[in-house]
Formats: sequence, C-alpha cells, structure tokens
Amino acid sequence: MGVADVASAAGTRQERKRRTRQALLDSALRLLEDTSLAGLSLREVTKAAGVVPTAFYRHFPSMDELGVALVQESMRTLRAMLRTARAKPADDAIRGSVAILVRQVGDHQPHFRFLIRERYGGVAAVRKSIAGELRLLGSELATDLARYPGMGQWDPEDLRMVADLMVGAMLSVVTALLDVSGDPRALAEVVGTAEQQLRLIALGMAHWRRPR
Amino acid sequence: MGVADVASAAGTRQERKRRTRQALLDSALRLLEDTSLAGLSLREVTKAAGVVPTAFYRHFPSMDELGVALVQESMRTLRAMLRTARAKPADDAIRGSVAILVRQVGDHQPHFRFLIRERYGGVAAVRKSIAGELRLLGSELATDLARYPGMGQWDPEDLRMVADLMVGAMLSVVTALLDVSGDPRALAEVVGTAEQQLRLIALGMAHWRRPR
DNA sequence: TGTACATCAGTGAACGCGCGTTCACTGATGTAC
DNA sequence: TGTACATCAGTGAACGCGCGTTCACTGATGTAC
Repeated sequence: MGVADVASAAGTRQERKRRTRQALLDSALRLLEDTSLAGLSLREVTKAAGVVPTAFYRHFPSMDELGVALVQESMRTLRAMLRTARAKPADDAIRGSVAILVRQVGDHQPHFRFLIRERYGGVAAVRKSIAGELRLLGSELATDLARYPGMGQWDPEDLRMVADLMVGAMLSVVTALLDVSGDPRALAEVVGTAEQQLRLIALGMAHWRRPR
Repeated sequence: MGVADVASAAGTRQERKRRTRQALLDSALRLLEDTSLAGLSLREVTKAAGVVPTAFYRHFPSMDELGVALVQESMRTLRAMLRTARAKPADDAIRGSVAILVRQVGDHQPHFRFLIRERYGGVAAVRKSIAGELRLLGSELATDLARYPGMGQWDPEDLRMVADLMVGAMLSVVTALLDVSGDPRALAEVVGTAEQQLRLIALGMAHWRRPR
C-alpha cells in the first residue's frame, strides 16, 4: 500500500472529528439564511452535514450551544474586519472604513446575517453571548479612539458613549447592506448614506464639549 | 328574565368574535416575551387564549398572519409615542423626547420587545411588514424635521439621512431600555447616554454643510 | 310576538409527521507491551 | 514489527410527544316572514 493509505488520507481521528464539527457549523450557517436559530432543527442540521442525528451529541450538547459556537466564529470575522480597518488608515478614514465594511459584509454575508438576526432573537444563550461580545467590542473601540489626535483628553465616559454610537451605526449599515445585496444602485445609496451619517457624527465629535 | 340576559351580557356574535381574536393576540404577545415568533406554536397560543386549537382558523389563516397583525398593533403604540412627543415640545427637546420614550417603553414593553425581536427575526412576512412600517416612519420624521426653524432649506436627501439616523438611534435606545428594565441605576445610565448621543447628533446637524 | 330556517364561532376526534433523545451497537483508530 | 486491548465517532432502531391541519359536529345568535 502507498504512503497515502486510507487512514492517513482521512487524517487522524481527532482531525476527522474536527471536520465533522465544522461541517455541522457550516451546514447550520447555510440553513440559517432562511430561518432563525429557533426555527432550525437538530435533524435538519445533521442531515445537511451528512451525519446521523445522534452523531450531533458527539460535538454539541444542544442546538443552543452550536449557536454560541457560531457567535464565536462570526465575531472572529467581525474582529478581523476592524483589524483591517485599523491596519490601513486611509487619507479619508470614513470612506476607507465604509469601503472595508462593504467588502467584508459581501465576503461573509452568512456570519453577519447570523449576528444581526440572533442579536435580539429567541434563544437566550445566544442573545447573551452576542451582547457580551458587542460590549467588549465597544470597549476596544473606545480605547482605539483615545489614541486619535486631539481625543487624548476626552472623558472616558464620553469616549465610551461615542464608541457605542459608532458600533450601533456600524450595525445599522451592516443591516442595510444585507438588505440590498446584489442591487448596485441600492448599494451605492447605502454607502453614500452611511458615509454621511458617519461624517455627521464626526462633526458632532469635533464640536463636543463635555456637558455638566 | 332581566334586561341583562346571557346573550346581551356576552355581546353580539360579532363582538364576541372580536374579543376572542384579541385574546389570541394578547396571549401571543405575552408568550413572545420568552421566545420569538418562529418558536411559538399555534397550540400554545390557543391554549393560553382558552380556545381549542382549531378555533384559531376562524381568526387567522396562519401564525405568520397573526404576527403581521401584531406588527400593526405595535406600530400603533410607536406612533402614539411620536405623536405625544410632537404634541408637547419641551424647552429641552432632547431631554423631553427621551423622557417620553422611557415612559412609553415602560408602559408597553411587550409591543416594543416584539418589534425589536422580530425586526430581523426568522419570519419573512413579519420582517417585511416591520421594515415597511419603519421606512414610513422615517419619511414622516423627515417631514417633521423640515418644519424645524433653520432646517427649511435642507436638502430632502439630507433630511432623510438624518431622520434614518435618528430612527436608528431611537431603536438602539429602546433596545437598551428593554435590557435594563427594573434596574434604576442602569436605567439612569441608559437615559444619560441616550441624551448625550442625541446631543452629539444635534451638534453635527448644527454644523452640517451639504457635501459635494 | 312567534316560528322556521340560516349562519357561523367554537368543539373534539383523528391523522400523519418531524421532533429531540435513549440505547446498544460497530468498526476504524489509537495505544501498550 | 506484531498482537491484544481500549477508545470513541458515527450508526440505526425505537420511543413518546407536540405539532399543524382535516373534518363533521353543535348549539347559540341572527334573520325572514
């Protein structure tokens, strides 16, 4: 028998298990484009992944836990996007950031759709997981903002307030982008509106004086 | 037999039907505090309303249609709120508007929770219904804004852009309010943050010059 | 007012179906010697 | 390297359950005369 016998071609047992787990996650994510997690059954997911229903339990204790795993995966995509934006500061920061957002949402629609759908969806464990991750993201963004020229002396509470406003605006734009997918005219309008909304927020920041 | 015999006490047949329909809507709304529409069964709703499952079809062709009816009902609550805000312009418009929002969300939590949950939820018909209603709301707000002193000469597109930003911010605040229900400390913080975010947007508007 | 008939909101039995979960199993992969 | 045993990812049968929907029905309400 050649060097690539059946066992080594399929990988180690551990590696094969990891692949099945990933197949379950991928299948669920695909099915979730049509429904919410609450409307998705364990049997549908296993069928799409090509395993028997009972095999599910070798990987997750319940569909809720699979949902939490999908949150982790999706948040990794979102963080990758912010890292990209941070890495290459364009001369027009707003236009550059929106362009990156558009690109990333286009490339990873299922992840973003999942986050938007389940953020206030029916599964409590998933909702809490997303809320916690977004809170963390707000903190990180506030820290980033503090490094911007002229913002060093901002009050930490104000930084946090602005960061949360920006996260909210970003998620609004993501939502709008998911709605227009495929229609170039509508896409251009969403991009234009997003840029202007961010400019308006930036304008507010430029004239901000801490109240009270 | 007295004037208030069984028939007249229970109302006309039409009136009794209307009451059963309302019982179905009320029961569904209460059950929806724990799940999303996709996770709610026809049988649960009829059981909570005190009728037999098959009676459901005398009022709605499907659970989806009940969901659409709940959107109508909830939007009526939201519009009532905006009418209140419009009716009594306080000397501090932002503080006054936020106070009305807090009051109204506290009084009608189930309606607001339903809108927030199902806005991007799993049921397509309901999602579309909410999206359409919110678009309408944005138009109305843009028209309102045009009447403000100093905004008459704003470009209609810019008005719409700002109106959408405000609707988005309002819904963010509603979400935050639903999360903190019952905790006075957290509530005060949400109110403070909301007021500051709106002030920042107002500040941006004050310095806005139409680009390009 | 009284009678005969029509309407129709709500009932209750029944159906077939997909669900989550249990259990004992199989057989390839992994490990100890 | 070869052998004997352990591990464990995935299988397949089976279960009881709640689901949406059908259907023929009941009996109070409504209407025509």
